[in-house]
Amino acid sequence: MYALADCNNFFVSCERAFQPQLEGRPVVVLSNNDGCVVARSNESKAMGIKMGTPFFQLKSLVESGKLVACSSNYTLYGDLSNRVMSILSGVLPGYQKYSIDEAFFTLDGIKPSDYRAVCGELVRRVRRCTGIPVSIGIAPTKTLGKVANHFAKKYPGYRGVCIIDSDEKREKALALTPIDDVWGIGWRGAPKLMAAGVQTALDFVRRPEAWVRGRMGVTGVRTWKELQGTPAIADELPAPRKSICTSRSFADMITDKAELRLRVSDFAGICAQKLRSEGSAASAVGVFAHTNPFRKDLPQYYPWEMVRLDTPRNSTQEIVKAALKALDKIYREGYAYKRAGVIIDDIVSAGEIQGQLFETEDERERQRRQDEISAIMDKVNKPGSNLLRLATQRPGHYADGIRREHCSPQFTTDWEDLLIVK
DNA sequence: TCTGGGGTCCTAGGACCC
DNA sequence: TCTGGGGTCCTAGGACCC
Repeated sequence: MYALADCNNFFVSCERAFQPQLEGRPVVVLSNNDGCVVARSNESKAMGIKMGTPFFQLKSLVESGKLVACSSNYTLYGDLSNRVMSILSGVLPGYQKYSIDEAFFTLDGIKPSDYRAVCGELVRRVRRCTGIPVSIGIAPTKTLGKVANHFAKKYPGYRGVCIIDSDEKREKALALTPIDDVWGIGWRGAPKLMAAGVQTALDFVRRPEAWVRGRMGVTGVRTWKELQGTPAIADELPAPRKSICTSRSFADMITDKAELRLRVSDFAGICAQKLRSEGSAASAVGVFAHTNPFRKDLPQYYPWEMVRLDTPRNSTQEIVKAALKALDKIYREGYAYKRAGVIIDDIVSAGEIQGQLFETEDERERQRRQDEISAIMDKVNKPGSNLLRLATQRPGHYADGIRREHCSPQFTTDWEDLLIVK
């Protein structure tokens, strides 16, 4: 059996954990630059506010006091996520992190008759120790775990834990689950299914396998099997990522090349840091830039360029240098850029790097020193800060240049920055 | 005026091989 | 009338997730 633990309205709950006056009020959390809604409390969902709503459409609600809006504070959310996951994985075996706010576990070694008591106690402990409400769904497959989790959240009577452990419960739950709520059925697939008479998850599992395969391919069949109770989604060991991307929209559009170089240097620096943190290196560094697609009155340009390195590298210097080279190739005067990003590809484990065939002694020495400098940067820099940086990067906090007019303090991590400054 | 960011997997089609 | 057959690898784009 699987257990899926999922934090309720996670970003909103993080804000509430340190601002209890927000409890019971309609709250939304906004994307970077206070652009659109990325998390909602139950109260704001009940008001009909949709995911992705542009913030400017909600400003009057905020000004009249009917809604509270928080800028996103990813440093805080990341830290609380670690605390929640550490409590859960201290008790449940088979931890598989799925996203910042959810994780799958297995229940190996726990007696089925104890599932409810063990998980119920965990829900209470996470709430007590972190302030974050969490729900746990228990079922024989991951997709059914998602279904069970929905019920655990929706009905207070479950007290945060819902178990699907018989065919009778499974069919009852599937009959109450609209097809567009099923994990793996997206916004494009659901309307097609509904047009074919499939309204609920139960309608879906009652269709023959060949019917599903013809319309939805192998991924559709996986979901179909999982809903029957047959596991079709493998347990994954945490594999090194295949690509790494750091990108942001800018608070204001950028036309100046020097300014764009600073931002791209920052993004490349963050990518290099992520690479090193998982012991990887990469030989392809890509850069993209976008104009603002909503400004139909301005000329549009969406260039993209990839630069290849002779050998996989992970030093900040090499990655930044490659990114700036790619930027040089795509930059054009006369456009107002709203967003840019750096994508790292062809990632390998740093231990497996083969030296270049005709590499000179000087070149090897230069690389060794760069790696040493990067290692020192990693020791000094805390997440979200770049106290030690290249001259091509900007000073200050990672969030500078991002509009955050409603941001909470770094309740749990500010002291680390203070220690560094001292 | 104002619209996020970071991933994975699958598939179709092209390039290339013999 | 009419244009091999079979295979691999790579890439771009679509779809999905949070």
